[in-house]
Amino acid sequence: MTIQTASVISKFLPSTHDHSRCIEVALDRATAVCDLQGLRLTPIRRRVLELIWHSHAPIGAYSILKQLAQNGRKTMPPTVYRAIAFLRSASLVHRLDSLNAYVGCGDPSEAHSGQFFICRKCDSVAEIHDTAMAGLLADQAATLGFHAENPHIEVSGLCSRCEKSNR
Amino acid sequence: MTIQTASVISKFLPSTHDHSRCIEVALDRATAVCDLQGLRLTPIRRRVLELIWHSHAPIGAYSILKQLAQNGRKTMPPTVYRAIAFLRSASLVHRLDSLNAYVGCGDPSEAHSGQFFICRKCDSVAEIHDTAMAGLLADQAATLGFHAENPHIEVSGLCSRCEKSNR
DNA sequence: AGTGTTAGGTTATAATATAACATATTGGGC
DNA sequence: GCCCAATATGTTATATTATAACCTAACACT
Repeated sequence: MTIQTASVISKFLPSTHDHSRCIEVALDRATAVCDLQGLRLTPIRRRVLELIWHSHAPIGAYSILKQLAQNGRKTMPPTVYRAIAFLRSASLVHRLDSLNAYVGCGDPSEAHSGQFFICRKCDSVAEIHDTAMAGLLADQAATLGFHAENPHIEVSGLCSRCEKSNR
Repeated sequence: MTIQTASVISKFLPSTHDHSRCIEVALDRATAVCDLQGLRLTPIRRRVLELIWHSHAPIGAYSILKQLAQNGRKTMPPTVYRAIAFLRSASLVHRLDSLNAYVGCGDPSEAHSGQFFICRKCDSVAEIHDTAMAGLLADQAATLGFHAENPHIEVSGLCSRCEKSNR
């Protein structure tokens, strides 16, 4: 038996789920969060967030860029990176260092660093937040005389669907 | 009281420590490991490992490249990246994704993914290996139906020396 | 309306990493 | 010793990711 210390922020969803609903919810939450904190979710930022939420797989900055550019007006890297920086600062988006890519956060209610499970086959990502883990890390940091600020965990592997599908 | 489940692979050392000894030990271990596993620690690979061990702070590939190039013969990126790839595959070196940089591993005896504490001020890195953490991660993965393969943890913060020094 | 602040446009370039193909070196069987 | 296959390195070119620096536009507030 394991004590439940983890809150699941986003899980692996069946391919059949209504993803338009995910996007909708994410954008609504983003609006609410920004409203509450006096942040400006401008059209560009909103659009970038929407593109990041296009799926539960992380997306690269230049992929976002390409899609932005399709809508007529030419767009340059700084535009995308600025939008990403804003979204990250609002915890609406996380960066996955192992992939140089960005993924939407299902719980932007407060600043947090993430624990991510990344399927190496379909690229889907699940995010959790575990206090026990944070505690362990803090303990270990303490034994090293280290003041931990920003624990970031990325675990690659296979989601159940991909593991079943063939290997 | 906390049960000790973590083995410390490398800790934060005082600036006064004899680092030439660290390098020496690392190279000796590397030689032994490669010997044992029938891997070829060629001059280039050995030199790259030595440069990575130049300090306990991670080093970027292009920084390695510059230093290699100083020794007369011109060197190109693939040379460095290949050496790094080899050293990583032998667990002699780890990549820190949050920094795009590489650090020597104090315990290359077997393949492992790492848990790293990175001082954001002096860049020093400590590495540990914690079975409890691995267990927690595995539990969480299980609840998500995820088959975890390669957990990687990077924690930024301040080492005790830097925290004392001014902030 | 005026002004200071924040967001976005634009140009250029930095930093990191790999593809693709050629050559050289090595280790092992004969 | 010689040849072969495998492994390592050289070389050229380019892909990918990210930021610097400076300018203009939009906004929020008085």
